Amino acid sequence: MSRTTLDTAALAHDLRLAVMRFSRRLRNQRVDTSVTLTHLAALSTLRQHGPMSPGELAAQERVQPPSMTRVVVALEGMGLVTRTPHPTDGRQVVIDLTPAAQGLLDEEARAREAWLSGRLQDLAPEERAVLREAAEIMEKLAGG
Amino acid sequence: MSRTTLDTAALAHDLRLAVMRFSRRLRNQRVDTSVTLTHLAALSTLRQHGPMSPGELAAQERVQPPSMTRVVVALEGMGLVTRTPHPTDGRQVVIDLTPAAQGLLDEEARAREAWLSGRLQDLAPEERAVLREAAEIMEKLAGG
DNA sequence: TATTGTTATACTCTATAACTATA
DNA sequence: TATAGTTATAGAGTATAACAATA
Repeated sequence: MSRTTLDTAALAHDLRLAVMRFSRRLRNQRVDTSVTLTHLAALSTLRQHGPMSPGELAAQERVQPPSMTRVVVALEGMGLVTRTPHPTDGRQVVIDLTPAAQGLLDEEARAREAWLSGRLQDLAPEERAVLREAAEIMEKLAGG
Repeated sequence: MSRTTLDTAALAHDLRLAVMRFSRRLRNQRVDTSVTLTHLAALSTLRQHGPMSPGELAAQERVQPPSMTRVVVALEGMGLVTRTPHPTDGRQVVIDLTPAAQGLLDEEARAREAWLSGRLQDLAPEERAVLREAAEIMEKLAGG
């Protein structure tokens, strides 16, 4: 086995542990328990990319359609998204944010990410640059 | 709000989404369903740091003690760890890997991380270097 | 009284399989 | 038949609260 292959295996191992621990920390950091991190991620994606079908949303978030159905049902119950029939395709549904969700996202951007933002502020600028690049690479890895 | 603060907030947002999607992808990548990713992470930590108490293991993995109890009970049932009384403190228990676990970890290092290793091999060397640094930074963020 | 670990309980997150409705 | 979405069901993962044993 080549040196590069060995290094890559070690990186895979360390990266996996780091991502698991970091994501646990992020989940547990929640203060407002009404909207979960999964819900918030779906809302963020809707704001970023605009209205879309449940299937598209599931693909964006890398979950299966039934999982997204549950999220959407919960969000609709909280008045954070609307479900409207697709104009031409009767099978499809269009999910969109309500004004309440917009306000919630603005609030979350300040409150909920406060912990992470605070931690990031304590890092060196070069470290933030590394994470900025790493976020893009991880999205790429999650995607393909 | 300063430019740096705005950038940090945006980084917090993007990093959170990237880590969530990436960790979902990692969890779903499992082929061998007998040992879960959570179990594997605990075993990896034991191999890396040696025998320790359930409480220490929970702290390492950033979970609460009852959560680790469940993991340890499952692993013991599979013959992958042993629970022995602490020599001097009757309250404590020492968790250690069995030879079966050592073999499993060796196998997993090849098989289970195959997907991630393969994806990492496809990256540019500079991208791997970024992830190597990012893994350390995320561990630091998860820790404090 | 403080610490370690466990039990009891419940909730979140996610999946697969089966079903319905529309194309 | 194929696609989009949902319902039904189940399992993994994790938490908080209460308890037991030991220091």
